[in-house]
Amino acid sequence: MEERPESYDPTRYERPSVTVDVVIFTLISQELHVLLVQRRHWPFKGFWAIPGGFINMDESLRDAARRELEEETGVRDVYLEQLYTFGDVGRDPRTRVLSVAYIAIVRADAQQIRASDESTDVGWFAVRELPECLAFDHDQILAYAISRLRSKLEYTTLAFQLLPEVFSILELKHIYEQILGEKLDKGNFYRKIKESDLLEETTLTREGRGRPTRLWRFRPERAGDKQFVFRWREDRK
Amino acid sequence: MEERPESYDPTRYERPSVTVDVVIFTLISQELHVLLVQRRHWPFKGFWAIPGGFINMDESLRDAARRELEEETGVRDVYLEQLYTFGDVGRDPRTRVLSVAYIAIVRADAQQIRASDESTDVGWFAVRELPECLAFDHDQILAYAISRLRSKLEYTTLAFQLLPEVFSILELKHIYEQILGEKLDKGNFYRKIKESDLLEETTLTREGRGRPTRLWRFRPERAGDKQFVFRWREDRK
DNA sequence: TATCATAGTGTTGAAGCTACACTATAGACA
DNA sequence: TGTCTATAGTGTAGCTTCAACACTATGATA
Repeated sequence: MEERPESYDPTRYERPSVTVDVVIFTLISQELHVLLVQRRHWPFKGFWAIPGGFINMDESLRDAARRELEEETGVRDVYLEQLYTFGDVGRDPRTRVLSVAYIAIVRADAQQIRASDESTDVGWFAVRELPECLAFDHDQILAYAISRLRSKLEYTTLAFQLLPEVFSILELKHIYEQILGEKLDKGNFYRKIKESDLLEETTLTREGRGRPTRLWRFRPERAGDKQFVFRWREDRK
Repeated sequence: MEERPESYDPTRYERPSVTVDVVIFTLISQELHVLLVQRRHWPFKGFWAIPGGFINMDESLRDAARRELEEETGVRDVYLEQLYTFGDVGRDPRTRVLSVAYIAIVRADAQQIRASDESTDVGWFAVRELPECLAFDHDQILAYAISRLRSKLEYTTLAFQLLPEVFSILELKHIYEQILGEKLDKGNFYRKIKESDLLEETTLTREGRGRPTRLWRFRPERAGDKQFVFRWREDRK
């Protein structure tokens, strides 16, 4: 803390406004999607934006993020992580606004609760087909969120958060393929995921055209405190 | 953004104060140190704290961090990275204060500029011998900064930022040993660092008791945009 | 009972890593 | 001037891991 007079009082200083914006991801038909809302008022009226809002003085940042998430999706208790705080000077034309951005991941089987509701200005967008231009610096926030998600999925067990409660190993492999942008070997994937001991076999199967699929459940308790256990590739040259 | 009236004006909302706090690391006699300042006024008068201060309305967060860093150390153009934003409700008794924390790494040969100056209330502390209790929630911030630094050092080239301009391979190995907390094989370390092609040989040597050491320089341009190139261990089970 | 489709397993050669023995080069000192 | 010591730096055998791909398993359908 630099030198201040004895009577220094931070309440007298000029203060920025602070919003919490939550980038909400989910998987819809095997594709990564993100939730955006369309703005109804100036500034950036009509533009798509990351859902968010100003913080209340009596709630923590995380609580604010949780509140926003629940307001938008009706979902609680999902993966939620602080991403970054954006604080350039001219990012909001109204006044100085800092944005504390969060990432949330909503399970594939839960996101229908308030999914793409035609009657409102809310929608899920595939990350491969995002709107051209977003409100404020939200392009930048979203790009950073996607890149962070990608890299975390590569060396953590976050991918499991995208899947429903119960899933097949090949569905999991498919997510990794999407994220890494390359085909993976079936046999090697099987061996690796089995060795990791992160999955619990269920009695369920799913029948289709060929041999029925055995279904599995993720055992987060086997991943330790952190999610840093299953990384598909050891080498990242 | 949730629904707001047409006339919604963020400037009318109650706003938090925002500080930028910079955890400044350096290496002193082969040990990781951090810079702390002693508070002169209420609250937490006499307690050690992470250097920081309130942001100005006309500077970005990063600029504020750079300004704090330069005020404390006189150093510019060093590694600087946003760590996390701390925003719990009661963390400052004066008013609601958010703290955007940054990490800075100052080269071992530069930090003397305004190092442990006896006449002021500023000091370098070895991370193994920190003060018992810091001001505000700075214990928490510092603990998080150290853990982030540790893990980034393991899989990035950040360790080079701690070393002076020119160094020997065994000095580099020593840093990795400190960070990882285990002995590394000399031969394997040599081979790996050579293969990475991150070092440029200099004509300098340093003479001592045995065979003189060849000195090397880090080539950041060979590490690509990101620092994510040299990771000592591929496996992190 | 053959065939198709998808699920899941085994195996081999190559690459990478670990551990450790080896060589190199300077100063000190008889 | 040779040899001893201390630290710098290299070579390599054997073990482990991994990528690629051939193989087997099981249910539906006709």
